[in-house]
Amino acid sequence: MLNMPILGGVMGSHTVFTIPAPAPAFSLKRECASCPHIKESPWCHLDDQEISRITRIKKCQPYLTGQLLFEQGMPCKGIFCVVSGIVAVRQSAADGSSVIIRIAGEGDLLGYRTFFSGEDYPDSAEALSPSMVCFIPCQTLSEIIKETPEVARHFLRRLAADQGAIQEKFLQTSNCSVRDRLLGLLATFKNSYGSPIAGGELEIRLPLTRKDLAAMIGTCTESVIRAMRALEKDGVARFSGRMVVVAKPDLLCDDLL
Amino acid sequence: MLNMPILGGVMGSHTVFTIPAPAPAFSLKRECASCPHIKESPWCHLDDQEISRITRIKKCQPYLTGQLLFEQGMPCKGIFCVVSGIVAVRQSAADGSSVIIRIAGEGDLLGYRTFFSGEDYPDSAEALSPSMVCFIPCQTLSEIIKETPEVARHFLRRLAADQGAIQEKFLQTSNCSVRDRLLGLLATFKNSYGSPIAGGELEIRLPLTRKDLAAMIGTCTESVIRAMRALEKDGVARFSGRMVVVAKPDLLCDDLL
DNA sequence: CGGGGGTTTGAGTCCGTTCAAAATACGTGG
DNA sequence: CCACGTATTTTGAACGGACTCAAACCCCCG
Repeated sequence: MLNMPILGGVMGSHTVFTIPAPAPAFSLKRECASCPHIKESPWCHLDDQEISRITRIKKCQPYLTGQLLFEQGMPCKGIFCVVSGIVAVRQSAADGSSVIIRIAGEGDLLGYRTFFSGEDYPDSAEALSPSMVCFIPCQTLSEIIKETPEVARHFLRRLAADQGAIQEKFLQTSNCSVRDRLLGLLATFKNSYGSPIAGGELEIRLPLTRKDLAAMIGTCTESVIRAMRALEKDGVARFSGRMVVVAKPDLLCDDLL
Repeated sequence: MLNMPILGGVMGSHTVFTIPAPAPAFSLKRECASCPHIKESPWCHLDDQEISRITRIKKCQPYLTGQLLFEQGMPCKGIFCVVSGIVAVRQSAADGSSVIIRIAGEGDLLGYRTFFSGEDYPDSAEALSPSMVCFIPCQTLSEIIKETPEVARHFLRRLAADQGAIQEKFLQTSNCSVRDRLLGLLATFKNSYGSPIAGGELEIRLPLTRKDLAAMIGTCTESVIRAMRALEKDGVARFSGRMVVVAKPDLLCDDLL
């Protein structure tokens, strides 16, 4: 009964966890000041004292694959920061279908949109791999924002940029075939999950299952797989499990929109 | 040559205007302080002096149907406030297809997302009817935000809420038929453009052409019209030109998502 | 070795798009 | 006020992409 924050019954096609998360007897807190992502974070303009305050107050917690950081319909209690692992933000409809809004990796923040809107979460955040995640409660965040206007400005910029990204995704979904949307998705993976290999080719390790790739581009699993076959037939890329070799990485640059 | 700000070559299927806009010899400035929407605006916590400063600096301008307030690809020079009329925010793809992100009516703000992201406009704003629109330049807005943190907090809330709305639209487009998306769109029109009539029915005056309705729900004109016929066959609504009579207004509440 | 996801393929169907053409509404100038 | 040109709306027919359903396969894990 005491495991409420991380568990939660799950909608859609996911397993319900009944095992309590491994109790973090010793808290594995990384100092925020030594985080490699601090410079692009909202805290980049805070002084040492304020940063150590965040380190002191935040809670860090490990999540197993499939566990939820927060769940659709719950009130927002704070924001999350991914220390390691991969987390997906998924919005589910009443009929069980779902869409993945975005995926967050090391150094990414989660849940701030809902913090600012003041509504309940319209989506869930789900660990796609074993992950370590920090949590900063609402009150602390509110105080920091009141005391340091730079932080508010950072979030304004970030929210505005996020919205632009979603708009583009929306446009792409409306106007492109599944094949082109998959290509666009690979393009977004290029930086975080890709690495150049011999022959000018690009290798990408997909962070998602076929089903979740489908959820990211608004289609079904089978259509994703058929789009993969189509790209192979055209000599654009080769797929094998989670590995993708893109023969023409140039296509990933301009092809989106 | 001096009409650059309001003209602009137009992408897609729109007419290019060569007639200069009617010169506003006398500026028709409404006092912001007496605006009926001031209470829900970002300026709701400003004192009289600051509000009159906005009134003094802002520019008001009439736009004819089809004219652009700003155009995709241009840098942001400030934000807009619709005094009267209706304005659509449209994002166009290279192939000529376009999507309408949102429509703004009396009292609505435009362009603030791009102001905060600092990028060029990813979309255009187009008057759908003869409109009067105010313009507040970037610098003034920056100064106000620096001086009054409340304003920044207002925009944070607003951007967060906007993004939630787009997410929902995205989910709806991915998972619903054209018929249901049209129903969802009618639901969003209910408050601004609807009025109850006899028999518990609801009358809506559509602010858009069929083509633009299609652009709002990510489909083509013909599909919108066929969805209308389907709704008529089911006895849900009757369509005649721009007028819609919804026989079962209850459906417009929960049916979305 | 069995079970359960995840992946893959095939077949059939349906929804939505595209293209073409007719009908209607609208605004402008005579 | 009417005639005309243009944009919008409407309908039909045909095509195609994507979804659904079903079944087989694969791989990891217990």
